[in-house]
Amino acid sequence: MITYIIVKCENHDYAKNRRAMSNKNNKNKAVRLSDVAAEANVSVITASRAMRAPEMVTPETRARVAAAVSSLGYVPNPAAQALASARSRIIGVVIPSLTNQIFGDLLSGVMDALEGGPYTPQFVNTRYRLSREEDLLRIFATQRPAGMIVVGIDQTETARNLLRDMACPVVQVMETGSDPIDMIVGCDQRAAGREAVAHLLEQGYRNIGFLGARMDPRAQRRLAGYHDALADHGIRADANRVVTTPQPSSFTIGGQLLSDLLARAPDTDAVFCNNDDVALGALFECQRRGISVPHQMGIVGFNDLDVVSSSVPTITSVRTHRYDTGRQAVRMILAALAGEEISARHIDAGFDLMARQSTARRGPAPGATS
Amino acid sequence: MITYIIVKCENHDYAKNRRAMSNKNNKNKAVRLSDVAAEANVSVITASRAMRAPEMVTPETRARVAAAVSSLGYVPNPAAQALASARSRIIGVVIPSLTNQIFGDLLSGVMDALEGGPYTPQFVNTRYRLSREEDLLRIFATQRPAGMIVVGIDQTETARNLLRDMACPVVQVMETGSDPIDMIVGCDQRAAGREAVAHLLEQGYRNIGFLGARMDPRAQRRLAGYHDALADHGIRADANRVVTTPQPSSFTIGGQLLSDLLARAPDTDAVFCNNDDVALGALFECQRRGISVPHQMGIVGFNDLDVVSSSVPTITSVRTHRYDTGRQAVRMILAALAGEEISARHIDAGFDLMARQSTARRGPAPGATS
DNA sequence: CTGTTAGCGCTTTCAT
DNA sequence: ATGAAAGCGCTAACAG
Repeated sequence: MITYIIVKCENHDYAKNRRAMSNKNNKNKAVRLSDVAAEANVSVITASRAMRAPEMVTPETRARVAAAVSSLGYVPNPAAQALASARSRIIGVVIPSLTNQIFGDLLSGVMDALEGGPYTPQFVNTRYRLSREEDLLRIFATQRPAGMIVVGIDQTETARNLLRDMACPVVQVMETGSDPIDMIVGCDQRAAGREAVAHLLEQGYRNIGFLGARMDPRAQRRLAGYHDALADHGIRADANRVVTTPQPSSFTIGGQLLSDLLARAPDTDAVFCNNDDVALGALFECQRRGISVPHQMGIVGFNDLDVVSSSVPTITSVRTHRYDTGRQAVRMILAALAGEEISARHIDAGFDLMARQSTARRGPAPGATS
Repeated sequence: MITYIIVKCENHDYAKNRRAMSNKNNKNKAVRLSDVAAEANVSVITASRAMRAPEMVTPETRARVAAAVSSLGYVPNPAAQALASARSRIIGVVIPSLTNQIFGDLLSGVMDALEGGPYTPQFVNTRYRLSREEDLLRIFATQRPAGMIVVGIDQTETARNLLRDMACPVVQVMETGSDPIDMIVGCDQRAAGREAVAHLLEQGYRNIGFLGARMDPRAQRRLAGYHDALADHGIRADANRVVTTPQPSSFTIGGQLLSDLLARAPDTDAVFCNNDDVALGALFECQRRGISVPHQMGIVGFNDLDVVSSSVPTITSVRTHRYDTGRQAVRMILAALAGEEISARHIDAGFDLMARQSTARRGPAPGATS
């Protein structure tokens, strides 16, 4: 299917270019702190202090250094800084996947909050494997990161120790929990699942199923919330109505899961889906089968991606604040690095049930707008 | 909407922890190359060579060093390596956005291809701003990256010079072009747009519109391809049928764009959409208005996201190989760094028109599976 | 408030 | 094939 067409061939020698550049009148030689110091007529350490701790030098020297910095176009060498101080400016971010939109949202929040500051995020991908998470943390440890952000609370004991040994602020994100490594921001996945299913019960649905792909720890907690809600209403859970797969979630898999569910329990009248991908896939499957949503089948998704508020019908979902969680995690780390008193080490970012047409069995359907 | 609940308050002193650790019997002190050398009874430089250039030392010393490395658990310090060699192990990746799924796919390919090797990707986000791209490249320059991957071919001249001055392999991705900075892998966006619209013409549609959100350079080229195809068939383009917005693309905006188009040109019988988000949004809008797809309206998307092959009807789209492009870009960089002869500096990753139900006006509709 | 002196852990260069 | 010496550019620790 993929075709590679060779259009042009010619080889470069990067090392040669580099050499050529260095020889050419030092033209491309990096400006060092000592150059700035010479220009400003101060010692190297004074120049350094003028930038890192302005209040420790006189305003006059500060200005001279600033002038030298901008006239020479000085930019510090991060490798030298890291080596000398045994601390890098890197904020490590450990996520389980990049192909899921929700992690993109989280990363956007992290990036935006870090923008303009001296710290740089570095993302790694565990692919949902705990052993890989440990390996990645060991690599991060050698970098002496300024801070760490990790998804979830299900790290192995080894991973927790690695994080603690980094002796830097650590924020766990996307969940809440009573025993965080250091700080935590996210939402209570189980409570959110419970509320989603409670909503279906309020709407009069009774034979409620659960569709789950991937079934990572957060999906497991949402499933626990599903059982909580049924128990709250004195409904006995039917194992046939819980259909899961270890495969990654996708729109396509949502349709398959619904088919499986209907084969096992044809009288199912509503489904709580692991996430919006699955929910939309389930909606499409209903359309294919001529099952009317919300009348014959109620559907609730999770995450409130943009797509569920524009589909026909719009899909009820639980909004989670992923972008904001990313920003908040960074703010917590920056505050800790600045030595500020951290008032909130454990933040519940909350969630919001967005009731829409896909569950509006009784009463007038909410409008198409979220 | 968002609630922050303070659950627990207590402050840590990371610096104190760090100090405590260092004092405790050197327990947590990093293993250095000199420790390995001492253990293996060789000089520091020999130990270094045993790892970086095994063929330069006797197999016997190589084995001794290897034993020392694993018994001590040595991991090199990247900051020291970067400082001494004036080269980091960082591969810089400059993308315009993280909230668009297609860049997530690209990053996945990059990450996967880099996995296990000594190089680390570092992602930055320009938010589609050329000035920000320049700033980010200046920051990368101080890191002496091992390689660079940048999206697109529309860098400013300043940005191109910054990239050249890094004297490292540079790969432009997602497009083709005759004047790349160094290497390039991607597809011909204009040709892809042309083929998409040619397909609509073949299916008998004549009043074909274009819906575009964001309108970044790649979207502009796809629009050029739209005009190409119309010209090929001797159809005069109608400016009223080209509806675009600078807003970011989303499912919701797709519906709005279609509404705008129908207000301006009610006799439109098909749309080529900038991307699949817009296409699906347009499909939903058709469903809301009772417009039958593909009979009254043909729809073609772009990128072939998972969702368009499971929707009802399934949506015709142009598959682009984003994950593979990311892998390929990394392979090109690694080959260049290894000093290999690069046979293909310009790779066309191609595209595939995936004809589906949303354009099956004549003949039997293709099945729901892609 | 400012300066001096030592490194950080590795690679480079030049010897042997 | 191996080694000794000299930094890379910055910051920490201590003096003044």
